[in-house]
Amino acid sequence: MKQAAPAADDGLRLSTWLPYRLFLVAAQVARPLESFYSETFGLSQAGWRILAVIAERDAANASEIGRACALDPFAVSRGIGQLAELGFAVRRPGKTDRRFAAVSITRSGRTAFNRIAALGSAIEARLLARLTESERTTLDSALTRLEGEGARIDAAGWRALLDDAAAP
Amino acid sequence: MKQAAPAADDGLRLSTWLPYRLFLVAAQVARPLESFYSETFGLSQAGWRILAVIAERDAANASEIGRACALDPFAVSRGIGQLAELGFAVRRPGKTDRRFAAVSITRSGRTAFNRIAALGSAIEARLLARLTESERTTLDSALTRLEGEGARIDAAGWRALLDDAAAP
DNA sequence: CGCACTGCTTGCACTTTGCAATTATATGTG
DNA sequence: CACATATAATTGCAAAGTGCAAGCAGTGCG
Repeated sequence: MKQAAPAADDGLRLSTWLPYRLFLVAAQVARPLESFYSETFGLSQAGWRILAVIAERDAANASEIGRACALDPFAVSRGIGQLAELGFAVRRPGKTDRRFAAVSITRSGRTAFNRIAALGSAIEARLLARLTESERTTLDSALTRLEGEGARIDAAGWRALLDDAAAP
Repeated sequence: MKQAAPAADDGLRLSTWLPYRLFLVAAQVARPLESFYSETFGLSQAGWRILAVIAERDAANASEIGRACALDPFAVSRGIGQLAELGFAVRRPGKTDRRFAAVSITRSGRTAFNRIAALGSAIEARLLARLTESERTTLDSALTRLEGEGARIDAAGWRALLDDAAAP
């Protein structure tokens, strides 16, 4: 009856595991923002992300949008549909090649975006206020590298990751 | 026809907005891990999180588990159900107060946990390898403060956040 | 033209989630 | 002691979200 070794065999503890910590902060601060835009505008998460993309990039096509906010083509299509229904975006056939959509933000879409972005910026400001100037710089540059490595990890898949770990 | 101001009015750009960057890294590295435990053990994300919690805390009750891994009581209950079905956890009524469950990991649950944790640690190691020692220290302490502020932001709700932003 | 290819959308089955109601247990009160 | 009230957890069900096969333009090449 020695089943219960109280500590985890592997050193992994959720509360100190970097990916979980990143996720946790992201999830915590995303929640109020999400309830704001969903209650106020009836927008989904994908809708908000797409809105943010087309706010800065006019006449984007669906795959550009997907790449810019990590959404698969289905989600993008549906998100655009939602934005169009709300009057926040219009889709026209592309100018030269009409297979590509040209999605643009409308005036009321921009108004909505600005209201959401104000809250988003307020949240970010509160987070940044907890950091010193030099911490912000470090975090920025660290995150850039982590994003790059994250993309590689994602692309590699778990089989490759386990193989690498076995034969370092 | 001056609808299209090409840049966002508010300064918020998704790709530089801190919460999105945190989310992005977390999501990228969570994907391979998630496909590993879901393909290999048929475990959901909630199931994995709960497994990680009960791997280090024996005879936990549902609310403790929920607090430890940021899951609402419904998700915890369902996750435990899944783990029980897979033979990775057992639930007994609590020793003193039988309203509380006492959830414990089983031997095969621990085996599964160790296998998943190995991949998790490998992923974390790859991320950390991109950082210098001093960056790791800074990130660790910065994340601790961000977690605290994140909890406050979450608790405050969007109304309070907007009010605060209006009257700083 | 016809055929293959590309970008995008739609329909449909499946899964997850949110919430009301329920069960089981404990505790306080007349 | 019986009763009302409170709490932990679970369950059922409707709504929302997701993944994928198939479909629909539109393009380009032989």
